Parts: sequence; structure tokens; C-alpha cells
Amino acid sequence: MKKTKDETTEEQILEAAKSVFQSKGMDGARMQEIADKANINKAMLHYYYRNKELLFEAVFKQAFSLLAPQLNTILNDDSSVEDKIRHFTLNYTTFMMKHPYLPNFIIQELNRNENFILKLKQNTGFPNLEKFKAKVKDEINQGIIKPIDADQLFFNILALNIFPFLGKPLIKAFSDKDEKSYKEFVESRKTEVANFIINSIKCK
Amino acid sequence: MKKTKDETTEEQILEAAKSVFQSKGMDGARMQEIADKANINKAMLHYYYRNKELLFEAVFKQAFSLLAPQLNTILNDDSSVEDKIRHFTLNYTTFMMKHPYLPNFIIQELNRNENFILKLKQNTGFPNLEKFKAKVKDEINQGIIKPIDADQLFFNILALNIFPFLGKPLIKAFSDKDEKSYKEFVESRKTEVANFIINSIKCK
DNA sequence: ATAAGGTTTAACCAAATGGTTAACAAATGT
DNA sequence: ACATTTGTTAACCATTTGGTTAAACCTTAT
Repeated sequence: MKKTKDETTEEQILEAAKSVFQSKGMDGARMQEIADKANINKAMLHYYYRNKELLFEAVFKQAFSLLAPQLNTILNDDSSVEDKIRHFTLNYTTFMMKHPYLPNFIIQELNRNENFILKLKQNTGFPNLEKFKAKVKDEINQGIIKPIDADQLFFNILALNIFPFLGKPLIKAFSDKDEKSYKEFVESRKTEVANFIINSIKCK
Repeated sequence: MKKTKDETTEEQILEAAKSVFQSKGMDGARMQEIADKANINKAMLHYYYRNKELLFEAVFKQAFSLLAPQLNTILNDDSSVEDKIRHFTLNYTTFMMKHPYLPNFIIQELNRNENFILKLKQNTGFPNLEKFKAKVKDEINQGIIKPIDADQLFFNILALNIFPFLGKPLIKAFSDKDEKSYKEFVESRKTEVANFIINSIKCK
């Protein structure tokens, strides 16, 4: 009974699981809710993914695999550090505005299960900072940017870009923004963040 | 039967609850585990806190109340913007190195329960950005710092300081740091982050 | 047509979980 | 001394939850 229809059952499950796991986390998610959302019997979840843990892993891996290409725009292309920062900030923020649950989901589950990231690290395509580090050192030597530890710089970039999504409730509460002005705030960061970073590191 | 001993039962419970909730979250925490850790009968949890939700709220409020004073070092003192940033970065990082679960716990639970923060906001002492915003505008007019939206600046400061704790697994994996070099990395941020920000905004 | 294989369902199960109860013990006020 | 309140425990309970089973249902190859 192959489904040539729009979606195979296995995909329906993964889709539903994604939605439930990403908004409630591993511990908060219920298999029944996933089954309901996928419009199938609960037993099907086990038929296709054996158990909750494996279903979760499938969702998590797919989520993480969306993050990696984003990071490669900054890590593995050949442009200048300034261009890397501008491209990444624009790309990342644009992308995450479409997938707002993603950053929190990944951070939360990575913190919940310490050795989860070890599995990921064995995958090919796991982000590697070496090329970025070399480029930073290079531009420092050339006098294009001021001396800074490349790790510190990289995680500053990451921090400034990810935080608006992780800290959404904090941002809304502290600065009295409603949903609309929160979105404007994030939107304006597509360029503001890059300017902020480049201002800090660029030699004049 | 008042306990004049080292710790009252109620405090033991809160202590144990703090430890379990902060490392596993509301959904992942088990009442039995809390009881075991507090060395008391599970019924005592309900005797003192009625149910899981209320016990959790007690823990969460206490956790959040540790964060607020940190923020007031940047929001409500009278020093220059530069000094605010240097003090906050030093204080916050020092404090969180002693309470590494706190940032993730707060962020995670705030994202889990949207209207949780509304309750907090009614409390007196809830962080207010007005004074900080005024000071930033003032220094911009005086030509001490470059033009920047005060909200953007504030959340940049927050992002750069909180991220090392939220993203610990990411940092360790991406930059191949063990526990020791991760701690050195965070330690060095006590001054690096402030320099990074001030570099970006200060007029030369 | 029908046997064989994968796919789907309803009903079921054991364990875990938050919460309750009733009896007991320790303080405290009178 | 003793009655009353407060603190504590073991046993219990109802529900939820992840997971299983056995039968039914399609689809396809022969």
C-alpha cells in the first residue's frame, strides 16, 4: 500500500513529532499527542520509529541538520571576515524567523542530554572552526581587524544572533514589546548586529 | 516541633526541589526524586507546597529573584554606560559561574510557559529599562558613545553575557574545549565581553 | 484468485507518576 | 497532665504514559 499521495505515513509522523517535540521538548511531549496530530494510531509511531527516544532522535537530527548549513556560511566560505559576519547575520536571522522554535529546541535538548552532541560530532559536516580561525588571524596580521581571539569572536557572533530567539519572553517583558514590535526588533537586527560586531573589530 | 536545627524541613524541600527542577526542568522533574534528595516522605512535598506546580513556582521565583539584582547593576545605578557594562559583565559572569544551571533554567521555563513572566512582571523590582535608556541617549547626545538603539544595546549586552552558559555544550563541541578550557574561556569573558561592546560603541 | 508481505487498528498492559488518606509522633498551650 | 495543633510516615489510589499484541486490512506479485 505505497502512498503515492502527498505524504507518506512515516513523513506525517515525523512532521507531527517535529511540531510537538520542538514546542514541548522531549520530556513534555506525549506520544499520544504526536499520533493525534499525525492522524494515526499510536501503535504506528512504534511501528516506524520503535520508541520515543528514536523518534526524538530523528527529529533532533533533522533540526540540527538545518543549523549546520547556516554555520557553514560563516565558517567555510572564502569571503572576508566582514562579509562573513554580514552574510551570516542576515541569513541566520531570516531563517530563524521562519523556524522560531528551532534555537530553543536545540539548546534545551543539548543541555538535557550531555552526550547527545557527541553522536552529532561524528557526522560529517559537523561545524569546524579551523578555517574561520585562520581567516581571522590572517586579517589581524594584515591590519584589517583588531586583535581578538577567534573563538571569542565566533561565539559573540553566535550569541548576538541566537539570543533574540532564545530570550524572546525576556525581551518582550523587559522592553514592553508586543508581538509586532518584537518582530520589528528582530528584523532590524539583520543589519544592526553585523554593524555592532564590525564596529567593534574593524581597524579604521 | 520547630526545627532549630541547621535546616527546617521546608527549606530542605526547597533546596532539593531547586536542584532537581533546575537540572531537569518542570517536565523532567519527578516528585519522588525531590523527596529522596530532601530525605523526606513524598507526602511532605504536598503538605508544604500542595502540588508540583506550586513547588515549581516557589523554585522559579527564587531563581528569578537572583537574576533581578544582577540586572539592576546595569539598569539602576548612576555610573557611565561604560562602567555599567564593565561592572555588569564582571558581576554577571562571576555570579553565573557559581550558578551555571540558572540561565538555562530560566530561559527554558519562560519559553515553556508564556504567561509565567506576566506574574513576575507584577512584582516590584521587576527590571525596568527606562533609566538605562535615558542614560544611553544622554551619552549619545554628549558624544561619548555612538548612536545606538538602547534596547538593542541592552540585549546585546545580555546576549553576550548569557550565551556562554546557555550554549555550553555547543561551545565545548564546536571549539573542542574540555571542561577546563571551557571555564577559562568563560573566565576570560569577564573582561573580553566588556571590551568588545565598548569598542563597538565608544567614540574615539 | 490467492498467498505473502507490509500497513493499520482497537484493545490491552505494566510501570510510573502526582496526589491522598489515615494513623501516628512530636510539640505546644493551658 | 493532657488536649490540641503541627509534622511525619507508610500505604494506597486514579490516571497517565510508553509500549505491546493479535487480528484485520491493503497492495502486489504470481
